[in-house]
Amino acid sequence: MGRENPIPVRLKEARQRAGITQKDLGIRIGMEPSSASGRMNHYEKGRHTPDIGTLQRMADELGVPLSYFFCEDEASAELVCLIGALTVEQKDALIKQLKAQQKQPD
Amino acid sequence: MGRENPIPVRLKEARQRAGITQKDLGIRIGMEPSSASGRMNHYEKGRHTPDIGTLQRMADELGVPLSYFFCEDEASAELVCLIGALTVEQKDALIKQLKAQQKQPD
DNA sequence: GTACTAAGAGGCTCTTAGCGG
DNA sequence: CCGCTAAGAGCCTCTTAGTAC
Repeated sequence: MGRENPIPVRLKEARQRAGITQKDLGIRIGMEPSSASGRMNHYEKGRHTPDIGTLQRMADELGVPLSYFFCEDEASAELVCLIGALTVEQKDALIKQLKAQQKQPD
Repeated sequence: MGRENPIPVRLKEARQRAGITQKDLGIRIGMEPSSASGRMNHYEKGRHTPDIGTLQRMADELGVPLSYFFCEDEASAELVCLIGALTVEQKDALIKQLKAQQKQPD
C-alpha cells in the first residue's frame, strides 16, 4: 500500500507541470535564495519534510489544494485538484451523487 | 481562507466519530501508553505536528485517507473520504465527469 | 477517566558550502 | 544552470510528570 511519504512524487509532478526549477519555487514562496535550492531538493527527495505553512505556500504557488501533497495515487491526486476548483454548492451536489452511487453500486 | 493547520479539526472530527479517547487512539496506533495522552492532545490542539508515518497510522485506524487531515473545508473532507472508497475505475470515471462539467458549466 | 499543559532531552530540519550533470 | 548532498547549529517534538474537570 501507499505506506511512504507521498510528498516527493506529488511535489515533483506539480512543480514540473508549472515549469519552474526547485530553487525558483522556493524563492517564490519566500525562502532565502541561498538555501532555497537545498531545502526544496530535500523535500523533493523525501530527505526532510516541510512544515504545513511551507506546504500551503507551495500549494498556492502551484495551484493545487494542500491535501494534494498527501494523495497516494494519481487518480485521487487529480480528483482532489478538480474538487478544489468547485464551489461549495457543486461539492455538496457531488457528495449526494457519490452517496447515492454507494447505495446502488450498479 | 484556510491558512491554518487543518489537522486539529479533522483529527477531532474523525476521532469523535470513531467514539474513542485521545489516549486510546494513540495506543491503538502503537504509541507508548505513558505518552499517548500527551502526544495525541498536542496534535489535536495544534501544539505539535505529527510526522507522516503517525498520520498514516491514524488514518488507517480511523478509516480515512491520509489526505483527509489536510482538507480545509468540511465538504472537501467528506468528498475525500467518499473518493477513498472508490475503485480505480470509478475514480477515472469521476475524473471524466468532472472534466466534462468544467467545459460545459450548465 | 478524560482533556490538557510545562519543561527538558534528544531527534530532525535549516543552512552553509560545496560537487557533478 | 540545475539537481543534489554532507554536516553542524538550532528548532521542534517526545516524553515525563503533573493539574483541572
